[in-house]
Amino acid sequence: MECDCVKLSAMGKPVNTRPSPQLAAGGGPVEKAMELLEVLAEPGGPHRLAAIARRTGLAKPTVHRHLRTLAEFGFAEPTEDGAYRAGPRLLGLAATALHTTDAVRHAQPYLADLRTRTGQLAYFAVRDGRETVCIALSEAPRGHRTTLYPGARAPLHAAAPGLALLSALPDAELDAFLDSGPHPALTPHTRVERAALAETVGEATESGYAVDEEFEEQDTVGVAAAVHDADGRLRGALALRGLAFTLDPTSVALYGPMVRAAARALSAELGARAGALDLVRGQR
Amino acid sequence: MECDCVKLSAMGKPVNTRPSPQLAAGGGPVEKAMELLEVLAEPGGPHRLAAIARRTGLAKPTVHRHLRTLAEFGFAEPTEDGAYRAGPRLLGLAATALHTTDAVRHAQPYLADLRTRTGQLAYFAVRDGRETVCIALSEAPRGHRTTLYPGARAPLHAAAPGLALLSALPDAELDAFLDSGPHPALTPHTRVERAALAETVGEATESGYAVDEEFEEQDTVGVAAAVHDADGRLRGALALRGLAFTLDPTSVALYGPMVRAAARALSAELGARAGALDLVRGQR
DNA sequence: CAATCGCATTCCATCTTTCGGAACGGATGT
DNA sequence: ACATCCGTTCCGAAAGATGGAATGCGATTG
Repeated sequence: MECDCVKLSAMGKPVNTRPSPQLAAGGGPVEKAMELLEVLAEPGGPHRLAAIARRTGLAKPTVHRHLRTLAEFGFAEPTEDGAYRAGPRLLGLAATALHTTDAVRHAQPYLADLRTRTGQLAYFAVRDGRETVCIALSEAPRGHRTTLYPGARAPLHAAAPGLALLSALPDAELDAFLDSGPHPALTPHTRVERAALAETVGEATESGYAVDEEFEEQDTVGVAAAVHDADGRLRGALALRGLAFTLDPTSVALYGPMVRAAARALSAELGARAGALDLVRGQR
Repeated sequence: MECDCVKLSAMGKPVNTRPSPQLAAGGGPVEKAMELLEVLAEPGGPHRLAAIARRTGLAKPTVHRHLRTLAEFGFAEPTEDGAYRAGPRLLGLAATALHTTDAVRHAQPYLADLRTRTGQLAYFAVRDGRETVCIALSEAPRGHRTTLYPGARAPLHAAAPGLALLSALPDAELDAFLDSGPHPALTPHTRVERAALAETVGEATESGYAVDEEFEEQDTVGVAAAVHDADGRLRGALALRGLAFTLDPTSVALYGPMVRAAARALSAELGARAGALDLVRGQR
């Protein structure tokens, strides 16, 4: 979830004789359209216009106009009763994006491998601001019900992938993050204080993999390692997730290095991609 | 106050470039942003600004500004060398959209079932204008290499899912489509003439499933049936796809009814969902 | 080694588009 | 029948979008 505090409205407009002010509403139409898309993709079936208007803080006519535009292009699809759902164009775009993003494509085999070797749910997540988003996962065998689905988000500071990404950050950025705002506790185990968080991240840096000991959800443990490409740019994290009594400390100690190795191999592949491009270019 | 006398500064404004006729310009910024998103999702790794500008027919500064906005929101992600790829927010949105769209969710079990029972690749596609888009698929076993991936598109008139959707259309709409423009031939087998197409669709209407006999790709055969929800609204099509010598006429005759049955069951589920919604809403 | 090309980026004057409050009919539910 | 709530239309005012020209950078070329 995003809060509305993203406005920032760069250039400080001095005197703003604006008769209809307050609620931070808008920047450009593009930003609004993006918010709408995000709402459309959200769970909860088709959304009604008024509901969307409330959720986004936009005026009804504005939402209406944009939805019409989106619908016209197939990004939204109106239902019989005047609600809107994600349209075919958006779904197609979604499918294409997930399939063609190199990180996802290359991660897939590792996910499958990790899953079969550990029996746990394996997934790949990318960073989005102060959270991570799961964008690929390999279901654990036989209804190993964990509450994780594609698109699921978790705070950077309170789950394995986030911690792994933090541990791979330059010191300056890590400090900046640690200093930024309070880090809410999701469970009684969540590390919320700066020192504790820093220590947890530090351990991840040393071992090469991060461990989530019920930080995000009770009885749920995770292991993750960061993935980067040739430029050293962070691309995401490979992670395992399972119930605490299955992913006990012994298993974690066993699987951690496996996840780390997978992340390194994947990183190498992503680095190679640039080379592959050159190859293609040089080839017939 | 300055009189206009000293406006200086090359007043002349030689050619009052009023040309901007309307090449591929288009309309609002939202539409442009959508085009950009689509390009970002496309295969071929990160895209460079100039390339995008060319592909979309937009001016460089325009593309640049929009990409910056998209990047600011995490929908696009700039790479080191000034190119852009799909950003985390877009990927997250994509994952969420695909996972929460009821049609996709409910289709998944049927896809898995169809795949195991037929040994062919099973997929679900939705209509987008004059084409269909594959948005979910169940890989065929052992490297059954078929050229199909999530996001893949096919013309309505030349592939099983499209034909199935056409066969479920009201007569008026079907006629309108058949009359609209030439329907290009993708293989020597493609039905291109109105009469032939109408007949093919007619057969699908009667049997309840459509068959693609190498219309789209040589040596590739498909079987599909339309899926609709409680409102009678078309939601997509379940389909099988395989090599001609595997999906021979006998198999097609055998699998056709299976696909049809799956599509009906899925339709019933989607219908039920709407009913549940109405219940919740206390409607009607 | 210098000239050239292509790219990303910035600037700016013009004006097209957007924005949202208010008002309007049509549903729904009481 | 009344009170809401919703989707939709209208409109003036203002914000943002637009693309040509110009700049600086880097790689490719002669």
